[in-house]
Amino acid sequence: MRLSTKGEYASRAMLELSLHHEEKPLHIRDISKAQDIPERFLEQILLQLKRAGYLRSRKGPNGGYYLSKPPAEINVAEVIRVMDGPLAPIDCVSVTAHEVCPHESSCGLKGLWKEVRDAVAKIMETATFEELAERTRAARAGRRRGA
Amino acid sequence: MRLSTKGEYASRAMLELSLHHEEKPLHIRDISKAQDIPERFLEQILLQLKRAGYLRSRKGPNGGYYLSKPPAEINVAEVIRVMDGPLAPIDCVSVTAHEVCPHESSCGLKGLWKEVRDAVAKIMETATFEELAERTRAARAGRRRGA
DNA sequence: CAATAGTCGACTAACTCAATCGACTTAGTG
DNA sequence: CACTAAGTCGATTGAGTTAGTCGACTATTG
Ligand code: FES
Ligand code: FES
Repeated sequence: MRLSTKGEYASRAMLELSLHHEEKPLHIRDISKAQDIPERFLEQILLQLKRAGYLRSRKGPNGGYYLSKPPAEINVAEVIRVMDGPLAPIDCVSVTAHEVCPHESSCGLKGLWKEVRDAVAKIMETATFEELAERTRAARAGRRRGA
Repeated sequence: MRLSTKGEYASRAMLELSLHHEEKPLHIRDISKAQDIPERFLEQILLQLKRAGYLRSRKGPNGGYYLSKPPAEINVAEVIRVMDGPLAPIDCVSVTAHEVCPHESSCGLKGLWKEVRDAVAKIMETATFEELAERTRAARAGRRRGA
C-alpha cells in the first residue's frame, strides 16, 4: 500500500507551486531545491503533469512552470492518479480501471477492498492544494514563533 | 496504492483456511485449486504466514495447513503487514516502521498521509477472517438461490 | 519402506522504479 | 540577430522488486 516516490514528489512539487501561485513561474531548479527532488527526475514529473493539464509552462529566461488553475480546484487524488494510476488496491474495485476477477460473485474480500478504495479516494479527493498550502503556511509560521 | 499479488493471495488463502476451520488441515494443492493460486508460489506464502505464527502445519499424508487460532482473532491488516510491510503510504507516517522526513516540521502533506494511513489501518484491522468467511458463505448461498 | 506432504534455500526472468542523458526547441536580452 | 536561459522529448540505464520456479530434504502415515 505504498505511494511511489514519483507520486510523492509530484505532490510536493504541486504544493510548492501552490505556495507561489500568482507570482512568477517557478523554474525546475527552484522547485528541485526547495523540495529536495533530483532536478532531472522532476523535469519528467512536471512534464507529465503538464500533459495532463494541471500545469502550464513558459520557455526562455524568466520561464518556468505554474498552475493552470487555482490550487483550490486541484485535489491530491487527481495528481496521484496521473502519476501512479488508480487508487484502488486491486483492479476489481477500481473505478477508473475496472477489471473482473474470476470468482467475483462469491468473493468475500471484494467488499473490503472496496471500502479501502473508497476511504482513500474520499480523503485524497477532499484534500485540495489550496488547503495544503494553507496548512503548510500555518506550520511554518508556528515554527517561527515557537522553538 | 496497489496491493501486491502476494498480499492478495495471502488474504485469499487465509480466507479459504477460515472457511474450513475446524475441519481437517487443507493441503497446499487444494487451496491452490480453490483460489487459483500457483501452487509453488502459494507454498512460499503459507510458509511465511506460518513463520509469522498465523498458521500451523502437519507433514505426511493427511497433512496440510490450518489456522493457529480462530478466524475471529485474525484480521486482514496483520496478514498484509506480514506479506507487504507497513500499511502507510510513506514511511514518515508509518507506525510500524517510522522514519523521519527532512522537512517534517513544515510539511503540509504529512497530515494527509497520516489520515490515509489511519483510514486504511482502521478498515483492515476491523475486518476479521471470521467476518469475511461469513460474508463469503452468504454470497455463495445467495448465488445458489438466485440465477 | 514407499508414498505423501510440508520445508528450505537458491534461483531467475520479467518488470518497475528512480534517475540520467543528449539533442532539440522556444523565448527573452542586449 | 546572436547568445543564453529555460523547458521539451525520447531513449537509456542500473538497481531493485516481484512473481514464480526448482531441487533436494525431512517428517509422517499406513
Ligand atoms: S478480489 Fe476481486 S473479486 Fe475477490
Ligand atoms: S512527507 Fe514526511 S513529512 Fe512531509
